[in-house]
Amino acid sequence: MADNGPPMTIVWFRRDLRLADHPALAAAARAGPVIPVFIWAPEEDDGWPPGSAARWWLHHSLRALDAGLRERGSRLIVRRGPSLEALRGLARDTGATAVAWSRRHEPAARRRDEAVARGLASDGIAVQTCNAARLFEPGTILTAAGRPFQVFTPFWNACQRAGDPPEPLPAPARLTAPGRWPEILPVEELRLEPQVDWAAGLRAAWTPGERGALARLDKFRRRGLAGYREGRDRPDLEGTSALSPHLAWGEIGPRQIWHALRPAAGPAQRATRPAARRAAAVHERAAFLRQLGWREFAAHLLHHFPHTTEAPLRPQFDWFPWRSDPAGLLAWQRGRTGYPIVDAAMRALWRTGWMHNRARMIVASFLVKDLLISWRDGARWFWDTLVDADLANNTLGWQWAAGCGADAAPYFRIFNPGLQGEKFDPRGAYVRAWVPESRGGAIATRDYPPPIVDHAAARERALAALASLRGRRGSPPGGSSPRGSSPLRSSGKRTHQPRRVA
DNA sequence: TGAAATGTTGGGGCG
DNA sequence: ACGCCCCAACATTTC
Repeated sequence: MADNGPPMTIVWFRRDLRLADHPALAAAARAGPVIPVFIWAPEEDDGWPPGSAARWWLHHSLRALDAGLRERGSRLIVRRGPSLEALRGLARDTGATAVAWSRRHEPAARRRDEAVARGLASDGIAVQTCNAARLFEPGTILTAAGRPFQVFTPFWNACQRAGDPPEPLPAPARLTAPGRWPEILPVEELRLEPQVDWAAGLRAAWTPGERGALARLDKFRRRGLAGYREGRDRPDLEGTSALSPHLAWGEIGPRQIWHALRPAAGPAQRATRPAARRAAAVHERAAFLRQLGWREFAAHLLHHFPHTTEAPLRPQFDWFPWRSDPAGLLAWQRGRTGYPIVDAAMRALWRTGWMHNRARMIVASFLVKDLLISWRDGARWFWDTLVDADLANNTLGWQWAAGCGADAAPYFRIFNPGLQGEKFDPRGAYVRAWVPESRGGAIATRDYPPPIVDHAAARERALAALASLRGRRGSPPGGSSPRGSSPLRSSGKRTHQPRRVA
């Protein structure tokens, strides 16, 4: 492979499906010809392969990435795993002498990437990896004592003391193609799209791809940011950026968002905007960036505590008396609990692949506290149905809601679905949009079920379950489920019904 | 990034 | 006029 031309680099795309702010791509493009590749290897995600909704998104995002590459004189090679074999084969076929990628931070992906890097190095292939997915490299933000933060606010303060993340890189204007393109698998052959077309609601709601991501950011800057602190808790309004699926697939990076929201603005704007409005804008921006902070926090926590995808961070919760209640779980999944705000949110998720953050807290509290069904069942359902499914965020969110994770709500903080609805959907517009048959109050109609549990009684039951944990520590009774090993993984079974028949 | 129960206070109705 | 009581409003505590 010692030829004299400029080095040809394989750029291995994974969850960084963009051309801008992509350090590995930028470096490869500067050096010489680029071979962009995506490798489908869901079995390497160790029990957390992309779910149904995520696969739909991925299909369209890969097509968008290919289109973007073609505009720059290149294209996307698609292959199947195992990843190391695919990369070796591609290097052999093309004469590429280097492979570059953006690091993934999930435990299984990290182990896989390290093995791939070792394998390639033993072939004499140069490997370069970059951080494109998070503002700060997971593992680098630590307390004065050198330990990981377990509470959000001090973590975020430490991030801000760490200084601005680097400015985002522009997309390469042009990519040099290899002399000859190797064999390319059509994206359709990965069969990422559902066989039975349930994705109409997803199509109506989303535009996967980098262009869609940038359009969404631009719209949010112009129309969403000003009222963010007010609107962010209102599922009945479009008060959030809805960038989460684009972030999950890396169609936009957090550094791009961070810098797009900096107060930089032109001198004209600075001169004309009254000081008070400017000060308000600073707070809106900080409130929004704080949400990016939670995303950082999640990745950093998963880095330090990789077992938390399967086990509670706070070990006394190994004893928590979760109920087995398949009928309750199904009612929750299908949006038929008899609590309108819960059902609205679950139906919105099913239909659009997305749920408002406030609604996520409400439905999570309901599953975990009113139904006493394990957060792991909730996490699995979200994993299959969310277009923005992200292992770190999902793990943090569910453990937070269950009270068994970092910076967790004390267990006794139990949401009252009725009050939450009054506060955050005050006109009932969200409920009407998704549960038209519920007719306001808690009165069951012919088509709408009565509440599957009485909230007041369920609350007492949950508090009693909490009381049973007092003074506990260590591993669960019976010792059948050692921390860090996953029954799901070993049996290959899922804890819930598959989303739809394929 | 709760909610409910319990405690405190102060204004006003009324004997 | 005065004090008692009621209770809304707010604060604190508890789960």
